[in-house]
Amino acid sequence: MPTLEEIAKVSGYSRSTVSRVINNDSHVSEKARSRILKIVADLDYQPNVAARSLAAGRTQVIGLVIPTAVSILFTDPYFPILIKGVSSACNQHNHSVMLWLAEPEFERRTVQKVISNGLIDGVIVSSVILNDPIVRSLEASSLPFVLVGRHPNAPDASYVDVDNARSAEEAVMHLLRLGRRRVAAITGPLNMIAGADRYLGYRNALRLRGVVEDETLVVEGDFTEDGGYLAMQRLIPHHPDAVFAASDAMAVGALRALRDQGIQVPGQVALVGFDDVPLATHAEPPLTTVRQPIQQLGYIATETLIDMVETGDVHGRRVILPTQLVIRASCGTRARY
Amino acid sequence: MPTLEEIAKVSGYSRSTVSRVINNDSHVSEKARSRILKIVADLDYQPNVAARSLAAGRTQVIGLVIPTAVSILFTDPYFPILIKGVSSACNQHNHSVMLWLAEPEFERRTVQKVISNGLIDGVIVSSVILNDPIVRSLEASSLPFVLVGRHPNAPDASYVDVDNARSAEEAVMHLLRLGRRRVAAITGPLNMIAGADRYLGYRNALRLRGVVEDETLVVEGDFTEDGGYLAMQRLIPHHPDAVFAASDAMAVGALRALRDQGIQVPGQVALVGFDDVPLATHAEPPLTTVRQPIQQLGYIATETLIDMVETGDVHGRRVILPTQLVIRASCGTRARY
DNA sequence: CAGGTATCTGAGAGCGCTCCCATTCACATT
DNA sequence: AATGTGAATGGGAGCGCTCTCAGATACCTG
Repeated sequence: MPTLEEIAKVSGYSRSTVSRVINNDSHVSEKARSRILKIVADLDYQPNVAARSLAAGRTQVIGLVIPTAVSILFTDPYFPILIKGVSSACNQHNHSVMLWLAEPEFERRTVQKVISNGLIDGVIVSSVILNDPIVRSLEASSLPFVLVGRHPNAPDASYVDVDNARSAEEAVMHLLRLGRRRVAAITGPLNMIAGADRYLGYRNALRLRGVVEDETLVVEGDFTEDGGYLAMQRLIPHHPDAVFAASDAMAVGALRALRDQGIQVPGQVALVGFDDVPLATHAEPPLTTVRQPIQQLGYIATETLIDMVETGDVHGRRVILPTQLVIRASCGTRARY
Repeated sequence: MPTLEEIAKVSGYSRSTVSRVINNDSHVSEKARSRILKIVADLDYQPNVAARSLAAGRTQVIGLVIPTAVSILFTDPYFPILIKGVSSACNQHNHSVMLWLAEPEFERRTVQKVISNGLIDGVIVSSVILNDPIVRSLEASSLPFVLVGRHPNAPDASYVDVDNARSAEEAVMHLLRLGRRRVAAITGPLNMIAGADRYLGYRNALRLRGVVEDETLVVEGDFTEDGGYLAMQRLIPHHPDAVFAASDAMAVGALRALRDQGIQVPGQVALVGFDDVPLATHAEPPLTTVRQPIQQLGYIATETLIDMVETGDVHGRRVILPTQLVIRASCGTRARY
């Protein structure tokens, strides 16, 4: 593995000049640049990231943290897709990703490591729990970071998100417009902002249509399929005629619970999910759901972070991406009873 | 962020002694060790990985590469689970993971970067295509690596795998023993060793039972659900009474195709998958499948790699983990026509 | 053609750590 | 008391790079 020094020796230029070429500094003659670039290509030279990191304080590496409780959900297709978005942006911008799935027993150490190992230029944190200490630690550190999903307790933090409340409201509104009266909700964990916001949207829709909220029609889920199944089992005795599930995984679980009870979807109960992961298309019946651009969320979070690092401009940035209600069979067209 | 130097100053010991404590070197007095450890804890000191890397040539970081064609399958639950295993082993051993999803257009650069950025101690490569140049590049480099899934063209490489051929054979054997005669196969990509081996197992089972292979009953899939759907559509005209799908995702796709045609499972067609991802349990009917310990595969690959790095003993190691045929409803009990 | 200016280049320090080697010290041995 | 031994410690070099600063060269201007 050649070093800068060797490239310098072979090219006849100094280490400094070679370094300038590598880093695309403009103060280099065309002659030197092309000569050095050729040698770099010939010898397959790759700068040593560790050395660069030490000397310059930048590494072209970003961290992606998926905290504690959430890593349990890792079989939810949401995360692979998010990761893909992050990775894709990194490839595009010639960066690399370090991935941390924080397991509870290593959490404190993980956070410390992420922040102060000197290896990463910044970090993306996804799906934090509302009172998760990681955000405070991050704020206290000087490491640039971007959240995927807003965080009300961190008003200055940068984030990329969708308008969860508005999207949920729209979905529930759709059920109400179709004539459903007893619309239940299987919420996400209410200590996650996405869970809380989607629940808020559900309530807003009811209020807008003058429907009084019935507490027996709201069950907190955990975003997983099994959680959706259990939640639906608890809802069935209260005879909802529609269900808004705050994730597709939970909607599919609910679907299973309904089928097990011989309840027809959408005939007796209309169902709407959230996310539009591939699962939703393949469900039987296909799921009406709110499409959120998960991969793009990851991509844009990454680009935002890289820009923050490069410009040094770390002020809070917010990006809200649009969602779309995708209407398939599971919500039916008109109530039938 | 405190440095070694600062810990040294505060503790009254030298940089060297502090370094020894940090690295668990035995030549340190108990007094020095405890005193220094206390200060380290108080100041929340974390060694700078970049500096350590430069000085020692080790980083406690490993790479995880999911190559080209495969990253398309990233919604397959296989990869998240594998990643979780890798990440978990890393947490346990105080390492970190760098993740590369090689996208076609960045492939060459990615491989170069992985090998020579000096940032990682070793790399785990999953699901390589048979003629993928990455393995040759890795062999030519001095970077320790472990494959998840054996690679016949790299006889000296270390790998962790299951016995795909034997497991597939067992699954198909089960179908034959239940009296099925026209057992079809939806294979994985045959340029991936797992795809080829499982197909081999299918053929072995037929041969052992004296069944002549019928080419019209074999369709190559791509491990995805949609691929399984399409493959099944092509098989239906040839009237199989059983199907061995080389992945659960494909099995679920096949199930959907069968349902769309009104064909009963397992009544008319018995179905067996491979992997035992959560999907399999939730399918309707639940899928009989070969359970492979995906998370453990990742975990053990990681431990193997870390051991190779630490001991410097890079000779080829092979670990074969056991599988288990999990019998659920989709294979039926006796053929009914 | 002297002086100024812009452009390109090289030398040197130093990022935070590890590792080799030399030194010190306590203790056992003669 | 002199010597040997081993363990504990400190000093210094250097890993490969970037960045500041100063020097060299070329070019312009009056």
